[in-house]
Amino acid sequence: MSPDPKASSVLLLEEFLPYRLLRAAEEVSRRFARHYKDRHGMTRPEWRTLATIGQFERITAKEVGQHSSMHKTKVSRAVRALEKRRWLKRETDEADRRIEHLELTTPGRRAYIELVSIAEVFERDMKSRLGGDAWRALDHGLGAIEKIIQPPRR
Amino acid sequence: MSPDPKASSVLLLEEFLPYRLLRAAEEVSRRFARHYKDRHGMTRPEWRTLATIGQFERITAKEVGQHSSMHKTKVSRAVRALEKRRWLKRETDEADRRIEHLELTTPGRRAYIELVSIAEVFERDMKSRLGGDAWRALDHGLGAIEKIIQPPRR
DNA sequence: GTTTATTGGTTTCATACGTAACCATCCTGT
DNA sequence: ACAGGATGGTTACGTATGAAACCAATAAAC
Repeated sequence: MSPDPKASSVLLLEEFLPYRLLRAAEEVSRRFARHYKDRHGMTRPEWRTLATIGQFERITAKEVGQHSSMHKTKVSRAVRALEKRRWLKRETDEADRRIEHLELTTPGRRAYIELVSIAEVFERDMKSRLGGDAWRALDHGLGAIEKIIQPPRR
Repeated sequence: MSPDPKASSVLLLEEFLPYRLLRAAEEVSRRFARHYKDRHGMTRPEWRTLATIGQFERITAKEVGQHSSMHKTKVSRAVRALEKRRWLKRETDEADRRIEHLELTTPGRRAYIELVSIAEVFERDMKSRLGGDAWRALDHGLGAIEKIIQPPRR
């Protein structure tokens, strides 16, 4: 048998896309995390949950998980943490008492608005550092990945 | 004071780039992980370590960490795990006895080669699903991020 | 109308993680 | 030559994680 021309014997990790993607994502995430962690000591699951409830006004824990790609235990813990801060309230559904509807309280909404503006500043800054060209490329590439993996829930 | 036109009161999480990036990266990583996890029960730090040593032939733990963006405790644990499998051997540097040089053993190299081919298949498949256009866009976008964050170590 | 299965959400448990403390060795200044 | 850093690597410890078991409540099957 002759050697398979497609089989090379080295892999350059720094050029391997799954590695590059995760490394870039984690670093960007880490930088963004500094902002909300500094502000309120929030964790990522907490801020995702806050962002999702803020976006939908009234939503269940399960839907939060679907929308923000989080495991239900993460959501459960984040909801409890936000509740302890009195940033959200739960309301058991009358018709189906397994379901809890989540809503932000007034201080919760205030925190959410602050968070939104932090996120906007961060994103704007990131965009300007990357340049519109790279930004659009990234948007395009990520869109293609999202089409392949299960699409984001609305 | 009139309202700040730049301040909107909602954020669409599914369009927020740090979120999209991390979600895409974690999903791609998770899928790739299935391959090497199925094969040898390897963890991500272990496979990154294996990939890095394989790429450099002979390298120290610190350099592995720099090259593969891993915390030194992760590297330390991964090295121990690979050593237990007898996939790598350590050699204390004669001149500076704090330093350990890491090399793959014969079975380690065999596993590495297998890993490389798994990675190549995965990447090729991913590329074909995304399409060359999106693939190049992603490459471009990630390159720009890498230029901003501390550049990958060689 | 009782089983039986499913579902929303919580808890348990074993594992993975990073910070910080640590150990041994080497380097620096004096 | 020796005190005071650094440095490569490991360990200890508190926290975060997801799989699986679990608990109520509802829905389906019969």
